[in-house]
Amino acid sequence: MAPTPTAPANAETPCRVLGLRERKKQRTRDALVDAAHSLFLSQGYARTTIDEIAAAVDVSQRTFFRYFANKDEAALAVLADAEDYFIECLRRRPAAENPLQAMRAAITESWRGLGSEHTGGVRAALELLQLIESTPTLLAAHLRRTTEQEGVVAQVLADREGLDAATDLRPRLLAAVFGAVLRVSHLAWGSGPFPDQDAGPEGMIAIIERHFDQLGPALVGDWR
Amino acid sequence: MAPTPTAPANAETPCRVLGLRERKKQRTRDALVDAAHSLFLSQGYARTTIDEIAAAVDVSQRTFFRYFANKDEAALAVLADAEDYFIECLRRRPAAENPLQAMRAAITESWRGLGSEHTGGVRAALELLQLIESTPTLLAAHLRRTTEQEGVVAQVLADREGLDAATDLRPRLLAAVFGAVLRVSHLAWGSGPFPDQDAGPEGMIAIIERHFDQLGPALVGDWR
DNA sequence: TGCCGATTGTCAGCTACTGACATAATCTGC
DNA sequence: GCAGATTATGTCAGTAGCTGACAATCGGCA
Repeated sequence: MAPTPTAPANAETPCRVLGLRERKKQRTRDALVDAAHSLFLSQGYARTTIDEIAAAVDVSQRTFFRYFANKDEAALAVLADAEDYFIECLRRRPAAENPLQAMRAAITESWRGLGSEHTGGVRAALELLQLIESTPTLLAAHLRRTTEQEGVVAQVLADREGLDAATDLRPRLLAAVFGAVLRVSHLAWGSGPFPDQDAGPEGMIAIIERHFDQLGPALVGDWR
Repeated sequence: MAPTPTAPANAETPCRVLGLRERKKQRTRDALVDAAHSLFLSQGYARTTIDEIAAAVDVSQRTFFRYFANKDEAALAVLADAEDYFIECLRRRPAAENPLQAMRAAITESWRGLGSEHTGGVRAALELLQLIESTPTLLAAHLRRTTEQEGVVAQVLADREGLDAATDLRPRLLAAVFGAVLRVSHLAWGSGPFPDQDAGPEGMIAIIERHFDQLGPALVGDWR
């Protein structure tokens, strides 16, 4: 949902004040995400059991699985929010920008927006990215999620340009290339840290920009 | 290893005739891959248990896990061979081609070579691709494998061009973009079948070519 | 207050996967 | 051919992820 502080009213929230039941549910969910996140980070993903996470929040294992379909989903929940926020940023980009420009601007914007006051902040997202790179199971799940998101991105691009995503190959293709650039950037960031690397979002943004700048050169010519 | 019929002698095979033990191992492995493949295809991935596969080959479940680290690995074994073959094709491409040309040529070449007399043939690979697209777990595992292979591809490209893969971003970037084009192509192929679609490798090759041709247009300009 | 629906806990069970140990098959040097 | 070292395999027991079914409990609402 990517709640922005400037837009409290949402079409899907008829009542401003949610019932006690809803609030409680939200709280347990957040607690589960937090517990999972810190446990995974401190002892590793594989060495952390669902029972541990559930015990930390004082709920049963069964309840955990009512909130998350599986262990992966709990781990990647933080990034899921960030991705939704990116989609929203992309939707809001001015129509004057061409697709590639819009995506570059949206990814920068979303990292910065995440940094200021979003859920958990950039901190959690960056920690998670590093955990993902070093955990094969998580990496697989993350890549699948990412790939699914590319479909959404392609649809947004097609809408922006007034094209039919079913027949025109370009939206899906560009979304996939964009995803590839991001993945390589994340990898490069994870294999750092570089001496001049910013701990906040700016470090990641710089690396992503550098990769985008190399995209053209990588595709054309002889590299020499 | 991608055994080609014209090159029986291999540097890693000191003796022409492998021992009985080795041959037996190879036979059970092949049998397991075949059994897994046909069971997954006929009843679906999730509804097939390891016990079933092991029973079909008349070995214990424990033996299955001595050949494959997990269920995914057995399912994707067919594609693993194909990927190794692609890498080999890429290595053999003439140095005159630039990186993108070499990869386009290598992927076409490997699909055709797979078609003529390779293990299992194109048939199995194409069936598997469709199963993958409709099985979330398998898709995740496949994407992870694919991503890992991109590292190998990047290294091959760097070697070809005499670059250092650790510092130059282009090899990894191009490998990732190439992977993205392939993934979208596979997806498009799976969401077919189109009326004019060839059942053999040529149908897939045509789709991949079409996507490559759209890569430039997708990246530049305003799409209108 | 009292009813209704939603959330949760408990329990039983399945399946993927692993370590430990015993058995049986192959290979090696004689 | 034959002992003895290797190595593949089977059996067994156990852990962890995940699910369905049912009962208890809690929040919403008249």
